[in-house]
Amino acid sequence: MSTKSIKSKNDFSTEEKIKNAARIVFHKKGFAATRTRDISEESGINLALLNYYFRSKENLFNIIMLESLQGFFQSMSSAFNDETSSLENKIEILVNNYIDLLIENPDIPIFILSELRTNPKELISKIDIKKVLLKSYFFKQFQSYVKAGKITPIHPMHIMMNLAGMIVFPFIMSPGLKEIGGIKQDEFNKLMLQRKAMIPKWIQAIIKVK
Amino acid sequence: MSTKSIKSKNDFSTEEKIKNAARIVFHKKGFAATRTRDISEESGINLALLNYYFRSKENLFNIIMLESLQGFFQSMSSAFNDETSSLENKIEILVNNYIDLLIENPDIPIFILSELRTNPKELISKIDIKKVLLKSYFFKQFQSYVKAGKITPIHPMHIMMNLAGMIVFPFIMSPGLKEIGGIKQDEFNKLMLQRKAMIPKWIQAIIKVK
DNA sequence: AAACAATTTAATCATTTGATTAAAAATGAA
DNA sequence: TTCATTTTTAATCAAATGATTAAATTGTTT
Repeated sequence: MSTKSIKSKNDFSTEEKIKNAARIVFHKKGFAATRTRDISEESGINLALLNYYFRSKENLFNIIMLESLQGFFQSMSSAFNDETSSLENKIEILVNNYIDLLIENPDIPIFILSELRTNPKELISKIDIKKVLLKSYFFKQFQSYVKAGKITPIHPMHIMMNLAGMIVFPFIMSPGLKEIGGIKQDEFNKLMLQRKAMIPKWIQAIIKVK
Repeated sequence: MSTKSIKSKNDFSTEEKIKNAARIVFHKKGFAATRTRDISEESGINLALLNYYFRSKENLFNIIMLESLQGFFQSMSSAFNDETSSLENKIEILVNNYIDLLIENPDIPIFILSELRTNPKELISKIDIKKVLLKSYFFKQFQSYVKAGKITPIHPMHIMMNLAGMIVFPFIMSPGLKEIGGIKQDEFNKLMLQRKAMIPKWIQAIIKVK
């Protein structure tokens, strides 16, 4: 009891230092390519401390991954499950939230997706994505718009893919864009800010295509 | 001289076996997560043969990566640099080619993109992407369409991102879709075939948005 | 068949890497 | 201060992994 409280006084600093370093390195290189020594160097702490605080590389990774998943999907969940907003409004909010999030954390998508390829089951089990996506109010609303003849009847997954593709994909290909097109970071961000306004309009145009 | 010809008689089979196995494993797990032993098991050959034929894991990886890059970008290059086709036509051809390619090789995008994040410079230098993309006839044609007032004046990179996002991103998130939505492989492919027809229309709608 | 070259195998190395341990240092309580 | 607990360090371990070597096998040429 007193152990815990005493521990946390100074632990917090070191534990957080390790986690922050782990987040940076894992996000940049993925699980397999990061060595525990990379994390210890990045954080400036002794290698043994990593195991002292987190027991194992894998355990530390799982913590970082869980936080990353939550951070990434909570925006989606809140935007998709708001029952007071229109479909158009949900999309605007989603696009806005995500582009802001991704400008701050551009490495999250490729991090999640490349780990997803290795162990999809374990990753998916960490978060209740069905609730976020398939059972979301967004999906129900989409179906009712279709029935009302407001939008073209297609599988709502197409819209999800288009939204995700238009929002997320640029960040995934950005290392390439910078290298190829000589696009600088601020130039890239400027394009992304343009997209905040444009993607909702594009989606509106798409769902009216016959 | 005779060495070479004699060698290649039986080498071909083994060398190809190793390369094919390497392609499968590298595409699935990436460079850092694949062990040379994985490749030897996948191919059924002795571990030492990998080094006998390819000198090192890294060298073998570079060969696979180069072929993957070429396979991936040659479709784009040929579609984009055809001076006889209209912009609309180029997009149709591109979408068709790529969705077919990706249904056959769904792991290529995440493979390329996740390696791209680690060493963008080395990867980009392997292929002259500027010629394929920025200096392509597609880009010039796009600009002339803008000048003629046929389409809304935006940075052509937005169209590139939308195209890439709508075509490629679904394949990157497909492990997740299958796990979450219970979408089976053939169901997924069916959706992708639908997209072959729809993406060109969607892009047309997008470039007319004001 | 004999000789030579190419291919394959089994055993082993050397390095990397995740993890542990024992001791030292720092911190807080009495 | 003194003692106990927590935190940190340096050294080391054990397993994994990329690579090599020497010997065995197979195939080709004469």
